[in-house]
Amino acid sequence: MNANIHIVEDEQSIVTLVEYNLSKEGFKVNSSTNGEDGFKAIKDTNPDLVLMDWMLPDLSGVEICKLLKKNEKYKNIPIIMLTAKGEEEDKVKALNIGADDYITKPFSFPELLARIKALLRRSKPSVAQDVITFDNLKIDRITRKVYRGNKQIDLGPIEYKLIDFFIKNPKRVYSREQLLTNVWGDNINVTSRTVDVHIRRLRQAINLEGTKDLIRTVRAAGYSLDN
Amino acid sequence: MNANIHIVEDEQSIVTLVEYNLSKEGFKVNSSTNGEDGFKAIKDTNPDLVLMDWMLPDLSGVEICKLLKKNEKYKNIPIIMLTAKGEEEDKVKALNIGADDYITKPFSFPELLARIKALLRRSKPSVAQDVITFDNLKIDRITRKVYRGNKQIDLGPIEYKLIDFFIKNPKRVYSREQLLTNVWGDNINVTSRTVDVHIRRLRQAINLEGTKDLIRTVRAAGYSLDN
DNA sequence: TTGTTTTGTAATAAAATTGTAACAGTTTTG
DNA sequence: CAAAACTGTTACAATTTTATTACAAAACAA
Repeated sequence: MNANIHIVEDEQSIVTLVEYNLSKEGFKVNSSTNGEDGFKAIKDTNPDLVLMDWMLPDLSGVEICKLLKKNEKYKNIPIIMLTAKGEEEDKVKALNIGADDYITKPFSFPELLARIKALLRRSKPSVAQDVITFDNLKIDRITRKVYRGNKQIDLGPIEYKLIDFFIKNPKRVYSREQLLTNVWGDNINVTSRTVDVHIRRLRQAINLEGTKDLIRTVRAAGYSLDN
Repeated sequence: MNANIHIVEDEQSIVTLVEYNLSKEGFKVNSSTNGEDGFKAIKDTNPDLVLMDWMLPDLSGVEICKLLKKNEKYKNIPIIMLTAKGEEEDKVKALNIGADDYITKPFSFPELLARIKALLRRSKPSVAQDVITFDNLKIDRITRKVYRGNKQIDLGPIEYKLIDFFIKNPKRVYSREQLLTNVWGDNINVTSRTVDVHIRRLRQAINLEGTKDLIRTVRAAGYSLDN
């Protein structure tokens, strides 16, 4: 997942929260805190998806949405409207003016993420791939199968999560602690040495006879997916 | 991101929270719980950014801020003031006494992080950048790889930290003691001659056949990254 | 429940890194 | 110039970090 997402929202707390979490998911995020700037920025940066507040200090989200959808060049950018009101009527209105989806505040981040992914899969399959490859390693997130070359590989749950996490940011080095929080989950009670063992298991699984090791050990730092 | 951040804050809960999260982000964090110590520590360690409480038991954050901003040597350290009051008036006051940003408690960590990153990007690009170059030497902090020209170079952990530290302030000369505290860490028990050996190793690694020596020895003073 | 898979840990082996000492070389100083 | 001060280089032992293995506990599926 490496799409560019633009947020137009005047509540700073929401912006930072969403920005932080989306970045962690591998998205490139930019934001504007008012309609004027937002509209300009969207035209400038041509993001893959826009997240926009319904109400904005100046130029409202509704207006921007209409403007964008009217323009041949920008009409294909998917737009998710954020709103405080949860009324069905607004939903209809939002979709009528061309918004592609609609989410009411407060929302949970996983829910937002799911909607973003769904939209991207529809509009930009290339950035929301269900099948990701790195070198000759292939991960199919739909069937949950992993291939090296064209040989299918069996992975345990943790190994799968590991490789799926690594492949989101190939070549990036992650510390054992980062891997623990991102793969095992927060406040889990596991030794950091455990990571070594699972790295070993992953290596054993994906590095077939005569292929190079795709996991790089960076001493005193951690591991990365690299070739 | 590998900036040094100093926190001056008397509420221990905030210190531990922020310290923990910033460390996880890759920052090096030190803290003081009163103004006296904080001021001294800042002058000693020369951090890349300071996070300071508005109110402190003894010497107030406001006072420290004024003192630092008055001093030519420290005036460029960006300061973020933390405060419980959320009044606009205080914001103006904070910025007037030279603080670079202002955040009200309680704050979310992502928000704090965003502000820290923004400030660092502005004031110290060399510590905020993920890929940084000096002459034809390139350090990629994400993949943790170092290149001379386009040849990748293998460095041990200390050599990597050394070059990463040098490149933050190119051409600046650091004494062996400074290098020890900044690269090895505080209260470590190592001879200062050890630095020589690691400098030697670093030189050997980055100065490829036919390239000039990027490490300058300054007699009776220390070493610097220079060309 | 029973059998299978997965998981975490501890123990040990292997590998890489580190610090030191000793000495050689170089520069400065008187 | 000679002595003193400082730096460069090397080899090696100690330490630290990572890899590997085996095994029991836990989770899961039949």
